[in-house]
Amino acid sequence: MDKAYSPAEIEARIYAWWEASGFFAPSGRGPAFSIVIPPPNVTGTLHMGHAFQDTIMDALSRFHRMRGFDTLWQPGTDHAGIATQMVVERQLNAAGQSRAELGREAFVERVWQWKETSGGMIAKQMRRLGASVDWQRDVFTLDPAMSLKVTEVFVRLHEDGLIYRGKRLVNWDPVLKTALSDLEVVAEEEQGSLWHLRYPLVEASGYLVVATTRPETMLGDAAVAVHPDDERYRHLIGRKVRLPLADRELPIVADAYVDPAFGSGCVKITPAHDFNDYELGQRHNLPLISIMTLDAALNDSVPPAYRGLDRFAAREKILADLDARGLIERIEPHKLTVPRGDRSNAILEPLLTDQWFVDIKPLAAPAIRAVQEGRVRFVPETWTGVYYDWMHKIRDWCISRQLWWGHRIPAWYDADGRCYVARSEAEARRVHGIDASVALRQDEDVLDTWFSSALWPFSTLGWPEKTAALRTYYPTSVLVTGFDIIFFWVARMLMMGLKFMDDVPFRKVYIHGLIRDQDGQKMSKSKGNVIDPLDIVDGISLQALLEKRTAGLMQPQMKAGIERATRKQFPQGIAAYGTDALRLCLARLATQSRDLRFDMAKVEEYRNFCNKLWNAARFVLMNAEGHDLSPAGAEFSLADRWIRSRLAGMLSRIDAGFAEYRLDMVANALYEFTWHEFCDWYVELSKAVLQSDEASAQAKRGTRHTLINTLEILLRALHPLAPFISEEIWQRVRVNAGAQGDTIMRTDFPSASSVPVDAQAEPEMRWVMDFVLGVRQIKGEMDIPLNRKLEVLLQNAGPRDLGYLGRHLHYLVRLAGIEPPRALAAAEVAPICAVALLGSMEILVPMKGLIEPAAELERLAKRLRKAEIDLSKLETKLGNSQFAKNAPPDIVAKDQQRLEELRTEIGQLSAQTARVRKLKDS
RNA sequence: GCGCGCUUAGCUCAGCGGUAGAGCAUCACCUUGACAUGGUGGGGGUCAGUGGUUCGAUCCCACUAGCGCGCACCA
Repeated sequence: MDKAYSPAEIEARIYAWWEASGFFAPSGRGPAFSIVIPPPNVTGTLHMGHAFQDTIMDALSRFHRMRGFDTLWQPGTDHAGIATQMVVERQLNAAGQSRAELGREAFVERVWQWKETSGGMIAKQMRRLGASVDWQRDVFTLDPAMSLKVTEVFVRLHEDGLIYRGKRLVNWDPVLKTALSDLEVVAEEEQGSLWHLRYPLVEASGYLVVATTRPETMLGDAAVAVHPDDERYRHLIGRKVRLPLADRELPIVADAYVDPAFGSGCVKITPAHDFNDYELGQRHNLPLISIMTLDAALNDSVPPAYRGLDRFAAREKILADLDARGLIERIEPHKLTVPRGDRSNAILEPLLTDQWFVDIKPLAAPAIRAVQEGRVRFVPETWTGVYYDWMHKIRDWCISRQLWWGHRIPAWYDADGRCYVARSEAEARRVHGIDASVALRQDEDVLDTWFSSALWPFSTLGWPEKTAALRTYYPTSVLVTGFDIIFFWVARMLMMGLKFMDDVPFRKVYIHGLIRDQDGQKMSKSKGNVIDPLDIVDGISLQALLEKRTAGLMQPQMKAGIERATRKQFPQGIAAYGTDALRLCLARLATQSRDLRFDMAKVEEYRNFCNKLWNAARFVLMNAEGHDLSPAGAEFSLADRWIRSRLAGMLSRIDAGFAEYRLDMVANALYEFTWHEFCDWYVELSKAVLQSDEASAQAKRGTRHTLINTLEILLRALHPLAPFISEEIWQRVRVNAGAQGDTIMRTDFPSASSVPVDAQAEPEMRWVMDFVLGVRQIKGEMDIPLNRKLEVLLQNAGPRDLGYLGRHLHYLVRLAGIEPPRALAAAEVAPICAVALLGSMEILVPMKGLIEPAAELERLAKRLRKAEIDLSKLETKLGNSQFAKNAPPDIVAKDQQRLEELRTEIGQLSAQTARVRKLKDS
């Protein structure tokens, strides 16, 4: 084995072998465990958030596979309607072309080409990240087979009266020229104005003043509303005002919606351009006067002077004209929330258009119940409340999009505009008796991307066919996703799953946090702080990184700043850390926090960990190869028994971590055991046996066996998080360790119960460790090199101490770097010494000019101070009669014992202080 | 406006009703035959604030402050 772990060559080789060997396919044996991947969008490449999520899913999959589950991790990608269409359109624009020039068919063809590119990059990334998905089942949401399923769902929902078409007020994006669902609207608070406008009264003198933030919509006003109890306006209800600039009269209506305290207490009502006004209009039978075109210019319903004006130009002109007529009472600054499209960032316009909707309440009710009844559980549970809140006030879902990239809506129209929903044009003709002479035209619109996503857990498994996969893997075991798409996706999958499968789509929803950069900033192209996971795995030069981060910026003026920040953070580019280091780092981020800060320092930490493990394995193999390693007749030392016991502890922690989806705890348990127990202690302890001429062959065999056996189990426990290094080392140890199988992937995950805790070895080893630590501390604090052998005397050594000393002397000598200690007789006076305490025994290191008495006195004083503080706290606690009465007896006993120990310790430290002082002075 | 989350060492974060933890950073010592991507030791925290429950609160409850995030029709 090489001296340093170099992942690059190993990882590619191993993954290719796994895949070619079919190790990712479900075993077909055992209980089912299944996860469907949240399909990444084919808009580009995977980002750090994907790497994080994939690490979690892969770890869960590998863990369950090893635990004997029939494990399926279903892969796939999403066509991501708007997002992908925008990416390709931007590419076209950069090349001086436009979508309109190309036409629908050619454009869609172009997007398919892009899909191949993006999908290929994504697949490559996932392979490089070690994802054990069943590639045989790879699916794209817009595959023809998937379209059939989407159509099937649409038609069935329509048959059940749960999909309808109608002219409704929707969120309209005038830039993308499509309708959006409520979820795709981001409300941003902006500084605007509140204009107080005068609407002259009809058949009376004077004005009614209305307050509005959107004066340009006044040309679509259908009424003015006041509160029914508002004394100021009560007498005007039922009368009329004249709409300025347009020659129309508007009724004055009363509605409790109006807040008399806001503005003037009079509201202009524009039912075709405001959601509230729409509702109010319905109540009062007001006409819908739509005054805007699809690109948000004024249409022909307005007076000629304003026709064709863009909405913002129209605002200026209308305000100028009103002002000229003296109809602006006043203008006050006003904060308002402006709706913008989440993709385009364009200001949206409520617009009356023909759209398709899902009648959602009947679907929502069972989905709410499923969570209430615990058939689906959110982890962490706190997200349940967020889910309920949204589900209880859910509104009909606008599913039609005026885009080209997506699932065409399975509806056909005849020349008279009659609409036929069917699985195909042929079916429409057959069912409705329309012969070939009648022309039918399919609906131009496509479906919201999330419509097909909602079907993902069953569409990927073969629905509507009753496939074996569907039977076996539905409901899936757990959905792993971010909180940002609980509404978009989780809730909708629940509704559709219950509707079409009559069961929940997943039993658990594990909601993880979102990956941010080292400063807590969201990672985005425009901020220039994104890192391609593969650039951490394989490394990247500064130059290449700079180019990657600044190419194709939407805001080119950001370039200089991005370059500066990048040079500062990565002066040498990024080193190649390997997949396992990245995965371990990501696993450790999987705490319950919402914001997870990604930091290169943490990757480095786990790169070092991999190297540590690699070298520990080198040590083990170096000492195992060519030796008899069989446990039969071997002698197992304290250290051997201890490390196995600690291994059991680690395995318990790992089990608990997986059970709670706390991969950070899994990673920590592995890290701490591997580094701080196996390497720091056990490997060092083993040297005391293996490199000793006095140790018996049986003892050496016991140690060699334990080394290889512990390593082999550790590798299996590590495999879900660090698949590559564990496989690579395992291949080298498996023969020596007597392990079965070709790949670590298909071995059994070690269970905590198979490795017993050794209740005797642990405290005994504790004594050895405390002895070593005591001496090391003296050495450390006195700047004595560790390898400098010291003379050591023991005072007050009891029978237990002497017993341990005799048995474990070889450990102490080696790890503490001492000569064999000599126990002092009861009356024997020690020379001037530094002291470490171990129970009631004193470990004495003669100073002999090595140690300054003054330094030792300082050290003693420090210990004494700490012990005295602890003691006084404990005395207060135990002095409280209520404590003894109410606290559990074991706690009281423990504190009682600790009190005694502290008193002994203080006595010893005081006595030693006096001794050193006296000897120093003499 | 309603709701949720966070506040623990210089930094990033675990933790927990019963003596405060890790990694990084920092300081000192160490080229020891697995590893300098290393070893050993040290320093560093009134666990945001106030009040309550409790024998005992960093942990549970209430309130306050700061930060962050959802949801929301006030024109």
